[in-house]
Amino acid sequence: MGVTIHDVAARAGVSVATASRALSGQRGVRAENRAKVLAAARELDYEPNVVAASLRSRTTHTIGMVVPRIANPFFATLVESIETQLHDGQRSLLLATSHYDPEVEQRQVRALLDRRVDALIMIPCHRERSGAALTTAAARIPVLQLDLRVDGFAGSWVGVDNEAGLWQVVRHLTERGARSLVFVGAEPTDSAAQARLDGYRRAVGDGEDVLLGDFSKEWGQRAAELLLQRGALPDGIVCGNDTIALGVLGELTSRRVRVPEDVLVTGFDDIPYAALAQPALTTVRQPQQQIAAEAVRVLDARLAGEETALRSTAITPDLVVRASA
Amino acid sequence: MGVTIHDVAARAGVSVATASRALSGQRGVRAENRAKVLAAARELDYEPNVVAASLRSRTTHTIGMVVPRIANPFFATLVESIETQLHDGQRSLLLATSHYDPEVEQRQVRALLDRRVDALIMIPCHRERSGAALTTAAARIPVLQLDLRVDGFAGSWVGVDNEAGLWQVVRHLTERGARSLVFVGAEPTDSAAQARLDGYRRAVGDGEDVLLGDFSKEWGQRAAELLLQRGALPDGIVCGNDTIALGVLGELTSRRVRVPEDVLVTGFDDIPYAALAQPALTTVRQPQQQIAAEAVRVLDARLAGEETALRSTAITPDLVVRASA
DNA sequence: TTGAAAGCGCTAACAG
DNA sequence: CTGTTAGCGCTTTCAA
Repeated sequence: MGVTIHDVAARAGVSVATASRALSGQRGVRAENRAKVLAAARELDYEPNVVAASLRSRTTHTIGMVVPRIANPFFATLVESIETQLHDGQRSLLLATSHYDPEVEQRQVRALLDRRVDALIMIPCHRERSGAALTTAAARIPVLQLDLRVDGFAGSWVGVDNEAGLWQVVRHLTERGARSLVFVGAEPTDSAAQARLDGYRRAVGDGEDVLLGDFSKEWGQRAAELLLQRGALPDGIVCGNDTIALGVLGELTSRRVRVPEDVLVTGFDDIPYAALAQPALTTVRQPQQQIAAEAVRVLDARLAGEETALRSTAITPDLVVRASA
Repeated sequence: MGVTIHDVAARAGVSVATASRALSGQRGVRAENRAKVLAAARELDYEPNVVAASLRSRTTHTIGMVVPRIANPFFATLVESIETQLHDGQRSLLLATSHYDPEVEQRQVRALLDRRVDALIMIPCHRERSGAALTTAAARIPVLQLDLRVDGFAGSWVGVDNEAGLWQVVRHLTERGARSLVFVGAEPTDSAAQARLDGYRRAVGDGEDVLLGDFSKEWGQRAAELLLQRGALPDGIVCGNDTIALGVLGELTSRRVRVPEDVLVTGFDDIPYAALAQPALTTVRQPQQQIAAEAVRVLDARLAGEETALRSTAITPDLVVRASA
């Protein structure tokens, strides 16, 4: 049914080999023939069959990506940035979700490998149990961890410099005169939670005050309650992410505690709602575009055969100062 | 390098045809042979080359999807739901972004067609100019419009029943005693804005009060300002989506207008932040799971050859009553 | 610079 | 129920 490269070659009066070379932009084709082939392709409305090309050339120009959830706005932005980067390079994105289930994640990785993706980008869903899937994939194709990393997996990683982010937060609060701080974070069940906790501890030094739950609004609310029960509030509440901070903010507001007058509050991530909150949230912006750009760059280096490119990159984020601190 | 179906067949002592049939689960293979083939495949750690299978069978078990943005939480949820549906059926999702540019959208569609996706799901980015891309695609594979629809394109569509949603909002506000209402919506540059406006107009009847801008928080803020300048506020402000509603809410709060005591405010979509707002937003929940399920069902019917399946479905949403109204 | 020919790994006719 | 065989449409040697 469809027009094949044979039709194009016939119309241009050359062999399929020449047509193939002309169409794929290889050098070593006389300019005149190249023009003839391209003209023939246009006239016939030729649509190359990339499946056939993939079978023969063993490259699909497709990148696989596995994320825990797409609906998480932070991951969504990362996916979008990666897709945009890839599209500029004429590549496509096969997207899969793990739903935070390592078993599902493993199946998804296998499915992507079966589909012969050229490389894999993964936001691992589990700090330990995602290792197997990564190792399987890494044995065949370049693999990159994004945002989160798996303990003991010696592969590339690109993400934000969580520690640097917390340093900035702490410095900012200190400059605004805050003497006593509390960190409301998440149990270190993933590498980001760990790094943020570590960063906070290093930034404030000894005697730090830490409350750990999970990355949810509900935990933020409960943590705020706990702090209120203590009696005197600290000068600043450093939250492990924006969702927690929004919970804290909500609870404080409903208890008539004024932010930033009575207490300063900060978040981390700069999710879209951070700017909409009342008061608008001071937070650390994840440089997603940069993370995506760096991720694709690292992968390209690997695909180009640079074995030395098995490098990890932590991108320094910016502090976004708004009303809450 | 890799293990092929020939290796599996040889090890199982059957022909490649039998091996292929056994592996793809076709009937018409003696149980004993089937077991032998599956055992051989497992022993050899056989990984089928789906690229080769696609080339031969002319089906890739891949669905293409083009959305204006992934970072929009509403679209992200839709993408996630679709991916989950597809994964249950062993299919994969090739995801592309149009960035609201019809030219980009057209290129993305062509790229997906080149990759021989079995079907296309698209949230069109432009009410008119997305038509060309859809028509091109529809000439080759089943195509489905999601959420938004293109004027004059006679293809399937699945989305929410916007009019029904607005009826529910208006009825709820009326039951809460609101007599005077204002609709703060978006200029009908897309089909959803149009349908919501139409729905509102039909629900309130003549003499309706309508302010049109775009689906942004900024427009919500400005609209609230305009309403405040008028003097007396209406009893209820019906917003065209949650983002507008959040803008309205923010502006009212900062002007010391109390919601819901002084005025009722509603949204549409139930984006994640709707529940986090102060006060939490009463809104219409988009039934994204159902939309995704129906979308995949319609596509499957088309892929199964049911020509009658060129149907559109509007799914009735639910009202989520929270604090704001 | 070009062309002929050999597959990539698989599925689908077709014949048994 | 099984095997033989012929491609799917393309890229890539290899030789000219």
